[in-house]
Amino acid sequence: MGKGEQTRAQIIEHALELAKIVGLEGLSLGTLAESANLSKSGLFAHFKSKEALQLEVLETAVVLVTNEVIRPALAQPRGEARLRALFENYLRWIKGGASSGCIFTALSHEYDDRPGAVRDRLVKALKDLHNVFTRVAKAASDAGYLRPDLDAEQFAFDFIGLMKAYEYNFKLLADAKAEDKARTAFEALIYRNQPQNWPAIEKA
Amino acid sequence: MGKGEQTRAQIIEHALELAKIVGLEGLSLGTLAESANLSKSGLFAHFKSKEALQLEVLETAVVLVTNEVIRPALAQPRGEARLRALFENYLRWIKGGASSGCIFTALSHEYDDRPGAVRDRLVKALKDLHNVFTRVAKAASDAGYLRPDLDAEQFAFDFIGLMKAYEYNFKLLADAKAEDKARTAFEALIYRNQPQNWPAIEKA
Amino acid sequence: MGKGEQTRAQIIEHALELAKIVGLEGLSLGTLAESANLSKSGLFAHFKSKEALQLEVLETAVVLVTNEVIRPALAQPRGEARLRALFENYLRWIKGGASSGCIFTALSHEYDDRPGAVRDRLVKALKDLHNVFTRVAKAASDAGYLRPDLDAEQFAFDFIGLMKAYEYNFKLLADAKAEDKARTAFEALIYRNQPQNWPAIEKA
Amino acid sequence: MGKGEQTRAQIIEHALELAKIVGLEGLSLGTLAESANLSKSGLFAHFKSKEALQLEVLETAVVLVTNEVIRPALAQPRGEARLRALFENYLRWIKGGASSGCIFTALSHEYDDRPGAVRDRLVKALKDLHNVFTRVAKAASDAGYLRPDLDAEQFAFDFIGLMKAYEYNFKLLADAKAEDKARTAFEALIYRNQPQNWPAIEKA
DNA sequence: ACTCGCGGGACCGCCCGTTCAT
DNA sequence: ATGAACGGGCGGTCCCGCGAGT
Repeated sequence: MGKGEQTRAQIIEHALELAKIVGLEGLSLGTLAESANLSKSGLFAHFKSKEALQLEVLETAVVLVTNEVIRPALAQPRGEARLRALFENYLRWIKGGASSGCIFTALSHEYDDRPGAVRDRLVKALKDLHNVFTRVAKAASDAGYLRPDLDAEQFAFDFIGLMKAYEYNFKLLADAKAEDKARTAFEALIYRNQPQNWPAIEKA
Repeated sequence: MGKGEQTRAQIIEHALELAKIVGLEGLSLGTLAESANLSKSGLFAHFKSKEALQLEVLETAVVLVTNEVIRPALAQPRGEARLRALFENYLRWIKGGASSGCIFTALSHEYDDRPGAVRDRLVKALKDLHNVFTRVAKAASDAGYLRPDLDAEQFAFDFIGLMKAYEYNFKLLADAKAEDKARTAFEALIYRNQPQNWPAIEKA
Repeated sequence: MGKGEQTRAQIIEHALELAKIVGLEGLSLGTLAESANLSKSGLFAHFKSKEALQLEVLETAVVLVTNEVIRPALAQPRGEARLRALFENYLRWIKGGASSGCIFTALSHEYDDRPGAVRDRLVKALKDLHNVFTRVAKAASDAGYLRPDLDAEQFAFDFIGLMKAYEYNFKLLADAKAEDKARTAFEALIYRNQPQNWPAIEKA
Repeated sequence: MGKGEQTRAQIIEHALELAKIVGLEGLSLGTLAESANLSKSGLFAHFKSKEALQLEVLETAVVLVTNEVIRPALAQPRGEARLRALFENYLRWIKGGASSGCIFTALSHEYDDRPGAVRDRLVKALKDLHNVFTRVAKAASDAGYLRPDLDAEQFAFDFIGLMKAYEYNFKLLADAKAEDKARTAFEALIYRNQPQNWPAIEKA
């Protein structure tokens, strides 16, 4: 790896951490240059435009979440184990990093009404993630590990919801029991953890 | 209502719509003035600072969500009806407005790492909302309308999660079935809508 | 005196004090309105323009210095007594007021390179003052009370110089002995206070 | 000298001339940029803040007065020659420049009621000047060249007063004889120029 | 007659992303 | 990879007027 690529990588790393706080739009080249100990123009020379930088940051985030969340989960045997790994890895991902939080969540709201290349790339990344969730859930469902009323699509919906609720309760409301609640919610999506004392359900 | 208060209200209304798109931080007095057909200084004269404007916008959002979501729900008889009303109103709230989306969701991520008066006010508002959810859920739970494994706190967690998942799938992923999934997820939180053919659950 | 004239007078009074600090150019209608407990437009209505206000403030200052410095001095018998009174009154004038300092000194430097109506009025006022000094000095000189090498014009020059030096040393350099030095300088302008041991001066 | 330092110096030069007219506070970056044929942002990039610019202008003024007034005077033999050089150089300094006047005088009144870093630096500079005057006067006094009733401190007071009176009469009152009067006043501070026909002074 | 509410246009100091020559 | 410069925009304040209220 040449010197150039190295500084490039460092810049993006800094940018990624900053973006979790101020967003990808809120990034300022001046601030970023300072935090990376470069001149503004020196930094800028690495990218053709700010948008290009934003896209690279996004790309890096995709690589990261793949390496830290998706891949190790896929390394688990399909079915429950893989699903649980996905959940645990994602939880860790949200808590982790210099500043906690999932960038994709942050960007989701920053770009949900802001058309452009960044949004397009983001949507693609999120759909890919969604597909991963769905596929993993499908396998689990086929093996009978999902709550029977849930198809894979619905599971993905619920799963994302609980992750979002977790991040929200954890970061903004500072709820100490956020993780417990997330775990409880997750378990409720899995078959065999249904409360055993649910009453029989009579016909309508 | 004097002329001043009227323009003020219009300004805030515009600001609220704009904030849903660019955030409260991304609001620019110039842009806002243009959208409200006022000069920048004419607009600014109504507020002592940008932060004051932001706080007023937030305050207005609280009033709005109270009037359009909370109050009409509380007008329903406690228990299932009230819970369903809360859900339906909130769904409508998210879809509605000039530009769809829930401002509180947008602001949540804008301010989750940005200390200050705006965040403080926002957190208070969101905790109030959370409390409403919890209390309404408690009443429903006492009346036996909640899924038995859910206490009120957990319900509030799941409920917020599904609303977030809905907004996310609807706005960003443009999933046409987002509302269906939200409904399905909601019904799964209610007791009597459990699928009737769930297998009996044996002891561990 | 009507209500209007009264508030007018109060405004100018406030303006005068403010001008000693920030100058006549540095006066802001907003700040002034605040300090006078009026709305900005309410205040502004009393004057056709900012310049008109400045001129009125200047006019008021002339009246004040006349009443507090000139007139009581002229009430003294001509000659030394009147000269000393001028000196003492002027000294008091410089020290006095809510914020110390002579407005004319402040304005002198604010307008010495700023043509316009204010400067013109200021120059007239200062020339009037100068004339008063000269005339009083002339009478003292005729009566033999001035240092013999000083004609009235030169006295006025020296007198103004010592007053300026006093204000400078007093306010900016915070020299505790400024007043003593001013007194010493003044006495040196008067005949009979010449040091008695000056050597005889031989012809060139 | 790099290109940057060169433009920097030009900027400050322009700023210095402008400040003599409108003060250091009255400097506007826009106006200054125009006068220096730079864009506002291009100019601003050379300084971190307006206050930093003001301080640099002040610093430059100190260097200038040192080079043009103080140093050439100190190059003269101590005693009368040095004193006279100080006087003549200072006189020239006041008359000189694109727009006549001593910046320190202008700033004295601008900042005599305006606390802050600029004032602090100004006071230091003026005290340094004062000390130079005093020391030079002390040497002259020791050699018997001062009027015998004047100690060095009092001389500095009188000297500053006459310079201020000169600038005032010259610039504001447009007195054609201002320089003559200044010279006369200066000579009166020197021993051997005392009028030779002063009467003997009797004991009190 | 006086005071104010409301609004405008220009400008402020400052920072943005970007370019270009070095 | 840098330093110099730029055009444009930021939040904010200026002085100033119109029209309505008392």
